[in-house]
Amino acid sequence: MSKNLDKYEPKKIESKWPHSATQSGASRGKQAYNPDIIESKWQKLWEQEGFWQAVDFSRKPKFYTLIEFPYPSGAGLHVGHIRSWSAMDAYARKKRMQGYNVLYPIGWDAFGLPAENYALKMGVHPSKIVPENIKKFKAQIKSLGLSFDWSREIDTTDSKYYRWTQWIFLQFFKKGLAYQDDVPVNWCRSCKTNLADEEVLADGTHERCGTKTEKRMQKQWLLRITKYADRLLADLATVDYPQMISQQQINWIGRKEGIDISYEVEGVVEKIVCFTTRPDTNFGATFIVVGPEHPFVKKLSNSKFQPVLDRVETRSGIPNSTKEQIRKYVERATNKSEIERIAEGRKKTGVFTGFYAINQLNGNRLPVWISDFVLGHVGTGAVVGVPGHDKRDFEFAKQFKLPVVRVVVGSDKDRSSITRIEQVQEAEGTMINSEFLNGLGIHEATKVIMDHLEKKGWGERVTTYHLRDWVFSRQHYWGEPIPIIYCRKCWEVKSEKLKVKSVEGRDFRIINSQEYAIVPVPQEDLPVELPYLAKYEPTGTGESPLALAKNWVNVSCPNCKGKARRETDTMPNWAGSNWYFLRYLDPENSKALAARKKMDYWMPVDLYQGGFEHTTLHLLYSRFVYKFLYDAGVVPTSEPYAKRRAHGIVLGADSRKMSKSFGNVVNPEEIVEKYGADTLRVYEMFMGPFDRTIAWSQEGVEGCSRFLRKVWRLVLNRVGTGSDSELIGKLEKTIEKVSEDIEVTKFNTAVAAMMEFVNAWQDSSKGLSRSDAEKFLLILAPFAPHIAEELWQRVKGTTSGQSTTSTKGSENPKACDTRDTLDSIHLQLWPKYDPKLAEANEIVLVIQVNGRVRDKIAVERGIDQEQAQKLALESSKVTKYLGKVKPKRTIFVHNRLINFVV
RNA sequence: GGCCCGGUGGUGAAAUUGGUAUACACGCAAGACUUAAAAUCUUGUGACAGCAAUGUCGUGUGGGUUCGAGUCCCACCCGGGCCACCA
Repeated sequence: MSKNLDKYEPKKIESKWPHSATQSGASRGKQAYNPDIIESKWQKLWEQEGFWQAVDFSRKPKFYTLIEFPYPSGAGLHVGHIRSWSAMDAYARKKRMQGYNVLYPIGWDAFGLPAENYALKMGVHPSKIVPENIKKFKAQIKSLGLSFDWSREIDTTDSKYYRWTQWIFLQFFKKGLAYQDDVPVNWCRSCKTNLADEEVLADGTHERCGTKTEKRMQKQWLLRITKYADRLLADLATVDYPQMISQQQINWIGRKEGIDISYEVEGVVEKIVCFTTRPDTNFGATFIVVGPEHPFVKKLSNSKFQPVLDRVETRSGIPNSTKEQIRKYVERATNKSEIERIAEGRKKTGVFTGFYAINQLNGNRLPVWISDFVLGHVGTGAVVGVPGHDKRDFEFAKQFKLPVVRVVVGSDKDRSSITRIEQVQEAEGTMINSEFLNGLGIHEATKVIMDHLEKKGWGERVTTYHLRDWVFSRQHYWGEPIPIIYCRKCWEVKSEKLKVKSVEGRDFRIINSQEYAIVPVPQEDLPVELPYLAKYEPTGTGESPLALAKNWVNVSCPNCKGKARRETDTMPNWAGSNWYFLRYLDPENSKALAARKKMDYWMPVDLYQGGFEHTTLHLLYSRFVYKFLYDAGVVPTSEPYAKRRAHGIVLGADSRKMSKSFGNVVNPEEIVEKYGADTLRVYEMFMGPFDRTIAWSQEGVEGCSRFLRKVWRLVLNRVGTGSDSELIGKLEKTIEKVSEDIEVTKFNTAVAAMMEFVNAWQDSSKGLSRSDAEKFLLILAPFAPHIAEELWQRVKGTTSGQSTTSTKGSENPKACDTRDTLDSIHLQLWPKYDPKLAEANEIVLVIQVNGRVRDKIAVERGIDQEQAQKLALESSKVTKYLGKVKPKRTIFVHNRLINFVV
């Protein structure tokens, strides 16, 4: 068969669209693929026609596709953005072609540290440089032909937008879920700000700048996310998230059911309460450890405790610590940062206080130690030491020669004596040395002992969480001002009326040792606009640079009209992204964050696509905020996102993170210039599984460029009157595969399937009919929208004006309701595949002997076992292996294989 | 230490979820077209043996279940991610 495509007679091209006619070189269809020209041409047209604008309240089924809106960085678009967006673009385009009313919006997440730091570096005010960056970003995005609905563009730094960010804050405040407290904050020396726990990496460094953070106490605004912990956990069952993401949120919330057990201290009226999740092992307790911050430690210097201390110091048995040793140890430990404590490794240190506590279960005396491995903010800040069944306790016991008692046996990992620490913990086992628990399994024993302790009044069941309240204030310029005003006069009036003891943070705030009432800005006074500050560098004093804007800070109190001052802290960069997906639904609304009717129509987001790095940040935060709004009756559903999918990172060609310092950054503009947007898009989808981290490959881009050029040649040269029947089957199969793969976000195999089909097309002698070629273009369209459109117009132009596909059928809705003036490929219906055509009449039947492939024969589809067996036994290759032996058993898999067992 | 992914050619990766392992792409080799280059096309490409037909081995390792295992079970090794002296 001939492979020389150029020998094919070019088709005469006439298009209804003047644009393509002028481009096609009038009558010649042979001209080379020139993405540069066709891409910008179609982008303009699509935008003019408003093809991608979603329609509120359309009768078509809605589909809300969401990508995480970008922070418009100065560096411009990253190829990683494109990987995620073009994949979701393919998804959105396919959904449109399937008759959905698709919303695929975009906007700008432009407040926050990165923007501020970039502005400082460039010496240009953020209010100036952010719009510049947005402009640059926008041009880059538009050159990719992504089908975003630009009519709904939003910007978190627009006061018409952040007015509602502030409004949400006020709702939290009114419900008592926004409050101020002195909290240990993570302080970044370099960025001169405090950070949320979620923004600090495991090694104690700031996720953005890599500086070691320090803990320091500061008055901060907090949002009570812990109140929603149980629902954030439970409702994960109602959404479709990748397991990895749900699991990570579960771990981060860290719900634990356990019990607080009280231990009386001998000789003084004092109790130490220890939290434990393993009360079943409590008969094995041999000591108690309190952290250096524990209240009991502070009391040791109290004179009441002295006589006891003096007495016990003379006791023998356990190496005693002197008062001086205790004081020194506590001082050293409390001065160490948490990071330093961890950095010292797991070698246990500690001092004995001289006191004993009583385990009321068995009357055992438990020496009370102080050690810095016990953390003040975890549990009750005190631990009951069960060295037989806890690794840290075991290490501590070994260090200070404390007794080790085993109370569980029979697990896989059990040994009669402990030789290695790893063998200490177990998941299953039976109780021993535990009186009434003996013989019970550990889980049963846990229940029994908890009931027992509660009944006796020695313990109280509690649930603890790893999640803590969200530190919501930043001492930075470039963020939403917190809409709060502090008023002296109001406090003077209010404090007299207050019957209950007032609480700082809840009722008043101390500024420069004076008490102020906390007055929320009235809703009608929103937005509290961010004032222009020429000097906006962080101060490093713990106060926001906004404090310098005297005219802005000093306001009259909305209550009493007296002299008052504004809160000067701003919100973290997550504030604007908490609810942005709601604003897309109604971006111009000045009465509410979005009209309820529109939210009713569009929510929840049907598919939300973003990075894994936001799992315990934005994704968790926004679920929390949304749930709060749901309780306030603002939004219609309890979860914002029905389905979440995450994409992998695109690394440099050297498999390292793309970075200027490595010189491995791929500039998407260059790729578009050289190969065209379609090639870039196809490559980024083809490069590998969507959720996997993959290194960039320039050769891979070439390959995809070759693919599109091949499509171009074939459509213009190998489209005739009839189709190769085998090829039709392949086409139907490809349609099926691509349809399914897009749905399950397997874009890489979808592209591979199309490549396979195109190869078959090239190899076939007969080629494709025009209508079959159109079908192929339809499934290509979501991946490479420009070339698909161009070829569609050219192929279609060869007929007498009527589109040949099913879209003209009267009962078929158009892909977009309002605009049907142009017969764009993107307004066609997604092709249905015909399973009958997809299945070839002939199949390859695999013949196995003892499960090993020995021969393959071509047989008719649907062959029965008897027939297959007969044919198979005729194969000489099979008889060679079977010999004269009669098969013991024959396994037949319909349309697949036959296996003889001898 | 906990939880979660993953390990398949020279490379990125496929495999209808227990039924032809390595689709698709890259790279490489040989060849065609061309004055030449680009572009395009053809053939080959898991390892070993063989001129070949073909055979044996082969999905991190070792066992197991099965007519049949990349896929399921048990034990282990290695790589990655998130969390973490979390009681």
